[in-house]
Amino acid sequence: MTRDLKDTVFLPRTDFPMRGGLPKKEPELLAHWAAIDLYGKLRQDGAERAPFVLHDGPPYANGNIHIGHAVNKILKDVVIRSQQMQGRNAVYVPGWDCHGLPIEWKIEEKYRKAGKDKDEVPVLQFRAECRNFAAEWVGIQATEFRRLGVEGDWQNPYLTMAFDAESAIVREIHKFLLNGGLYKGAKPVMWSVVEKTALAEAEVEYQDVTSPMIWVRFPVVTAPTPVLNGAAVVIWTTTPWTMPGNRAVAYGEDIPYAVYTVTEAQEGSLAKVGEKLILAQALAEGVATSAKATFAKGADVAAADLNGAILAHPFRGHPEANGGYDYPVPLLPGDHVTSDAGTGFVHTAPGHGAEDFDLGRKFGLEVPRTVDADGSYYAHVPLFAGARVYTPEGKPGDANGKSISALIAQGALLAKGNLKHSYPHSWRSKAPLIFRTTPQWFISMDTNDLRARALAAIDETQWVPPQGRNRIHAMVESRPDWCISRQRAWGVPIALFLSKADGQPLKDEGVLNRIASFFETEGADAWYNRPAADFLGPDYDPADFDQVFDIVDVWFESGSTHAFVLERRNDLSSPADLYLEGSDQHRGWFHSSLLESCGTRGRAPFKAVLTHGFALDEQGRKMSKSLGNVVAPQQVMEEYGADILRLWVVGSDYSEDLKVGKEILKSNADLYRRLRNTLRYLLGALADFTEAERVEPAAMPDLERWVLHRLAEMDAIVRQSTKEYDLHRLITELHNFCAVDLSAFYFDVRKDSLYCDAPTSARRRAVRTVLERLFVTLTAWLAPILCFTAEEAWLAFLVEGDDARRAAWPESVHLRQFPDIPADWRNDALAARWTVVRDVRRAVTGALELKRADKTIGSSLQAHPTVYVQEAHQAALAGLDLAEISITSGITVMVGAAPEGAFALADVAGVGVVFGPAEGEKCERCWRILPEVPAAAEGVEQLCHRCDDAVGHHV
RNA sequence: GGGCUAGUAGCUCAGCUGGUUAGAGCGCGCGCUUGAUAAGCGUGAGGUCGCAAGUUCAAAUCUUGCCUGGCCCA
Repeated sequence: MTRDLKDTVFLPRTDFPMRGGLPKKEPELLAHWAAIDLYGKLRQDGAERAPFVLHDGPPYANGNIHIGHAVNKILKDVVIRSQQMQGRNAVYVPGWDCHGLPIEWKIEEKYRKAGKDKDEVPVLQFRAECRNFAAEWVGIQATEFRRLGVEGDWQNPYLTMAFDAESAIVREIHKFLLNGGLYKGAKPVMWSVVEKTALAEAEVEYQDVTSPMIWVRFPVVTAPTPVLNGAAVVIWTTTPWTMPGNRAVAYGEDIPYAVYTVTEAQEGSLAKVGEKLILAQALAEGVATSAKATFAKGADVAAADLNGAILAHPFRGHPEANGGYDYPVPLLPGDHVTSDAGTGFVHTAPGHGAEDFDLGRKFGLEVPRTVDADGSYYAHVPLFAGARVYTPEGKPGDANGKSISALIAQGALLAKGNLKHSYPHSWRSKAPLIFRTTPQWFISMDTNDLRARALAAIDETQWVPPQGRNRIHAMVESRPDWCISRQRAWGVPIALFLSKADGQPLKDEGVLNRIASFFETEGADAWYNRPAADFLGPDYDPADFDQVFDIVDVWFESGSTHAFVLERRNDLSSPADLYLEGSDQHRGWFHSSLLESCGTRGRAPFKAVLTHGFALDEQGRKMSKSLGNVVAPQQVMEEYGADILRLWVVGSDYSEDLKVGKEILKSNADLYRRLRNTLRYLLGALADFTEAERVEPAAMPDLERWVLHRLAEMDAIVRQSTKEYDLHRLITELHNFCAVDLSAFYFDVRKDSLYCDAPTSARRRAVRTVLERLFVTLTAWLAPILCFTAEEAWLAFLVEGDDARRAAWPESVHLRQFPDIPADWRNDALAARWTVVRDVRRAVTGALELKRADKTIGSSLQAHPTVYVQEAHQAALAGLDLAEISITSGITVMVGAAPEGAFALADVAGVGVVFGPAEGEKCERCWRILPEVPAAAEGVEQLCHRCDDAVGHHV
């Protein structure tokens, strides 16, 4: 051969590498976007378009991001980008939750390590350190989020600790004060006697301790049914000291009870022979054992028989109590009562337990204040004044003993013993805790019909998936009033003044405005920094008021973001189109935002809420350090890159929990390769493509028009799934399209034309026209998901194109829109024909596979099969070259029954294939075996007619 | 214990209001190609549809219970 024919073949040519090298490439793209101010250009681009507002739920600024953050931010980013590319101006303002307990802890820890106590530190200094701590993590997390490819207004995020935010938050609190929703109440909280402070659930740890346990008689005073006459209800408790706080006894509505008579009492028993006790049937025997007695079961007592009964407090009539315990003790139904342990009756002290408190609220019981901050009884408590629950060192005090001896004196004690059980302790001092009543601020669920409004707003919101509606509806329906006060330092104070005269909060708008104004310019520190007179102004005397220093629940703060972010920023508006968070936020941010907004604006701050599940390991278990199954996003970045992580998120069914681990990441990397190589192949095939080469669809072969039809179908799917936030469907369809329709079929078939046809050939021009459309369309569709790879491919497209291309297209794929697909590309009749054609093709490739297996052929170009088809098939094949489509050198199509032994596929009826070898010589250029190719001879180029012609063009 | 929710091939997922041999992609095995080559093509093997009852002529699909997970509460 005189020249190398390979040089005349138009092989794919591109610098877009097969391997992404994402861990290295992605940071380069981030730098590039920063350099061209992509965010600014996006805003400029979308300025005239309809806004799309996705309001960011603020993560907590106190540590590196974990996989859950990554899931959330990636989903948001994909939604934002796809909305932007579908005609909206999708502004994304990231935010952070900056106040709160976990940050306080970190700062306290620092002090403790330095041997200092938190209380020695001036509050303003403490708050300043918290602020610095939060600011530092905001910076770190922002970097980590951006590394995921999340685009947004990172220069101007929102922070709950920003002065304007603190001011807006206090204004929201004031709104509740003015509309009557805010009230001061009392609530039992976990309290450390040692530290003299309330503790949050997260600060509590459980340790085993041995406590006294007692069984106590509550004599029936008023019996709704005669069976109860003369009997006593028995309760069991491990906190005898709470008896002074008793205001009720709870029973279970589904628990069978009975009257028992004591028939026998052993030595030392406190039971009295002949006395009648009411107990749960399932527990009576155990009580008898504990009481060292024998019981005889009497009449059954149903829950209905207990309803309305009134009991006597065991201390009733105590000679030294001055009648302090002579109040009625009602029997009340409680859902929390079980027959697992105890007696089936629960001693209820509303000031000493959460369930007791809730039951008390439900039935209007008094919440007595019995114990002071140091663990001693207030002077007003009969019999117990000055007694200690725990000493200041955290050791048991004398209150339990006093209670037990009073019970014995009253003849109320039925039995006693000791129990080793799990009991709450302070995380720091390790001292045991108590439940203690403290004054707190609440937002009423009933004032201004808040509950009803919130429920109505839930129904006006679109929940994705729809089950979310039920979840939050059930919570709002049954939740108690919202306790918004915390006895803490790092947060926004509930900035109010209480009148010393009547304890009522001052509702003077002038004062409230002054407070908010100072906060606006100086931050909430002003509350600690300035004298009260500055806020009260000339009309009030500071001596007449107490200043409230409780801070507000951080959920109230984040629940107010709609007020200081959506409403205040010019680039956003309220209500938001979408809130998008993990499903735990039904209890959290969705919930607090809903209540806050319904309480102040009467409606939800969102039109739609999308929730996603949690990241679990490959076995579907929660990630934990101890299980060693934690997947860190930073690690995935290093090993695979952000696009793999993004692909994983979008490829999972995120309406449920998402599983992740080594194998799953690996398979996502495989999926990614296919998408990347599709783009790479397109780029290679489009080398030197210019506008002059383009042809109209009408002039294209059927196969090209079929591809355009598929693009039209895909376009409908892409738009629909974007609209429904069904990103999972989107990526699945895109991947299948790339793998099945393009790579395995269209690209494979068209390689011959692309590589070997003359550049001027109508067929090749049509192919390249379609490939260009495919590239342009696929990069747009993939851009929201594979934001780095789509950009990398797009930049290659611009660099490898001509000046006209660079002038015609935006400099970034993210500044594009999803391409408009002409409606007439859709051709269902054509598609139906191609379904038949591909069935016949499958029969052919199936037949060839057998010959390949027995080594008759290697390449399919060595074959020239005969295909027997029905008339319907023939009609579908009309005008098509089945050899070209099947990638054989020739093919013979016969209408009629296939001979005996012909190859057939079970699911392709009426098609039979008989193998035949391709006859002739192999074209040295296109490798087809055709009779027209001249025989090998010295000085002869073995070329088919087409290649001979094409080589002529190739100078 | 309560509310919400899930359990389909090794993996990610389809399977609508019950109806022929349960599908797809990936992975895996085998083969081909060596002009997408750390790529591409073909083909094959993989499923007690979590378990058990029940309703029905018929259930992955409906009902109940149980098991194993998840989130939020208690």
